[in-house]
Amino acid sequence: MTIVRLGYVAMSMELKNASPSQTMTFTQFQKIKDREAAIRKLEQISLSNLEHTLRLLKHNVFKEIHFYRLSSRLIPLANHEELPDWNYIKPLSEKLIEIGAYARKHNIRVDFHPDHFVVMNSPKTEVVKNSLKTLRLHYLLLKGMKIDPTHRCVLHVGGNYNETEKSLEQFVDNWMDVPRAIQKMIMLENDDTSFTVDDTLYLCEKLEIPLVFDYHHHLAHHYYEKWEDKWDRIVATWKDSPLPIKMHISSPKSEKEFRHHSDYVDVDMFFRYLKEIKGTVPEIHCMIEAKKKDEALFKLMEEIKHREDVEMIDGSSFYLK
DNA sequence: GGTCGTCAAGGGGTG
DNA sequence: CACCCCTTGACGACC
Repeated sequence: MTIVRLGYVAMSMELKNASPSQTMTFTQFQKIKDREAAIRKLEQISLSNLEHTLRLLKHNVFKEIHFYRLSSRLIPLANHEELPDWNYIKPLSEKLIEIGAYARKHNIRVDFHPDHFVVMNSPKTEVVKNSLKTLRLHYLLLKGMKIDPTHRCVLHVGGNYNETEKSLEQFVDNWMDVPRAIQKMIMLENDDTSFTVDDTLYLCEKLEIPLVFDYHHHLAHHYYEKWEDKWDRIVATWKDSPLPIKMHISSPKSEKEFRHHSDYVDVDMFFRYLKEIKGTVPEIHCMIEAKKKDEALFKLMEEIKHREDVEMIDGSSFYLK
């Protein structure tokens, strides 16, 4: 028997006026003559993003959802090179503590997925430096929430540069210069164009990083690999983690636009996968990456609650019998 | 109140 | 090497 718990990404289709990703571009920032006023505006937006995050967590509790991906755009321009003197954490510290306390109290697993401009295997030192800056932001946010940062931040391997082996070794080289505290925060995910499960496993096993299996990416980019043969090794990358194994689940938009995320998750596709892993792990958390966000989660739960091979636990989790 | 262009980033792909 | 596309949500301008 396996417990399956579902989560969703960043924003809710139900909760109105609650974007955790409001922003200000550098172009807009520069148009404000008074630099101090512009920074205060950034702080206002950030605080609003955090307040919306807290509202989303409360919405999650009401809907019995215990897995949530925080927005990686909580603080606009936090890493901008023109704002090195801005202590963006300080004015937010109270709200961060409140968010962290709420998540802990209600047992909500939170994590991050910075966008694909974080490229840890880039041959360009500037790119790696900026990537580290972004990771540091994520680390400070988690620390500010008083949440253990271990395995809270999922990344792609990075660029392939038409040389898979070389680009994997570049990752290893660059990894050696990453501070230990940041290293421990990272998980790696197989992607849909550059690095297969096999490629990603190579890094995860060598560097002791948990692998987040993305089923949709695998279907889009696997050559002749069968994920089923590697499942035990994927599970093993989580053996020292304080958190249960997690994965990503989404469905192709169409045959033609296979890589794009569909509005909802195809229940048959999901269960073809679950059938294979049943009993291999006591618990698995599945992050739903669908255009319709939490609405996709609710729809999926509606579709599976009548199945004979499941027993419902709450609004977002069930036993797989 | 819809629709379109803009903003940011790095990689990927084309010519 | 030049160029445009990918992706994402927000947001402003426009009718």
